[in-house]
Amino acid sequence: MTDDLESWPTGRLLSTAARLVEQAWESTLRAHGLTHAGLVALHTIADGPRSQREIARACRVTDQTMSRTVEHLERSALVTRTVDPADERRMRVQITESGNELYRAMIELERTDAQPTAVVSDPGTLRSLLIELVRSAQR
Amino acid sequence: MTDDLESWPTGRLLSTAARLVEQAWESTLRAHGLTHAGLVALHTIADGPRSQREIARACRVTDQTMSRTVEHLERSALVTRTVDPADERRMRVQITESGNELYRAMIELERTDAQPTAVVSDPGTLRSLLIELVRSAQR
DNA sequence: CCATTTTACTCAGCGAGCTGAACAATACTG
DNA sequence: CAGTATTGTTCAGCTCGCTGAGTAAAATGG
Repeated sequence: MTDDLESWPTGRLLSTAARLVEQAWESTLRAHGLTHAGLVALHTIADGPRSQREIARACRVTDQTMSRTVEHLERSALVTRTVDPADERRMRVQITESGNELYRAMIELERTDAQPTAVVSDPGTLRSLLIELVRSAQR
Repeated sequence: MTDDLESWPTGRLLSTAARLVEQAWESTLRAHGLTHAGLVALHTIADGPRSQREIARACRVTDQTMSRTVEHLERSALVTRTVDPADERRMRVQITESGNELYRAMIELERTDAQPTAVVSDPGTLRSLLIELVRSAQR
């Protein structure tokens, strides 16, 4: 049967699992006015401002995609963008007060709430296998 | 450091790994005029025609998304769509000759080529953990 | 049998990924 | 120092997810 997950290639299982898990978490995020992509970006500037390119690299995303994500964050006033005076090609992206608050709240939620990925029999092994995968597929 | 994958929540690792792996495989597919979404859909009708809703359910995707995917496949002549005479609400989606050929070739590629997910230390465990995840997150 | 509900699909619109191409600012180099 | 290359960002345009709303056909039920 083609419905049988056993017949699916591993890559397809990976994509589908990611989509289903992300959706569950995303519905919570949206209730707080944030998206998954936005949260990931906030994560990378929680400790201090960075250029868009740096954020993009850290998130494993193209510059173009990050450009738009940061634009959304700016419109929501979670982030400010200023031209870096030291290098006027660079945008200095800095988290705002309300951005930091929301970020901390979401991190707390992420930590406290039962993670959708925790339902699995061996979450630790899953984690380390995924880390292997991301490491091996560098951009 | 926020770049350190160890600090990422499992869900984020899952999404990122899926994206990176899918991209690697997708570049091969596109060279043959097919997308990942298209291939998954073809998989479900390789054994015989089905309605769009059935295909959508099998692929864990909404009807709307599948509607568009099938439209693309039809435009590429990999699939034909006809109104089901027994129930005129249903679209009977059938794989074409060239669709079948391309599908078989891609399956062969998928089987023969070193899968991007195979680089991991224990691909079998990864597979079974992913199957657990997809099963637990039903729509 | 007609009215209502359910089913199957489409349309519109959005976020998030991607590529390719353009642009301005900086850095290199002869 | 002028000319070229590199860097950082944006614009345009595509696919693929999603939701919400609309339509036509079929099923239900009073």
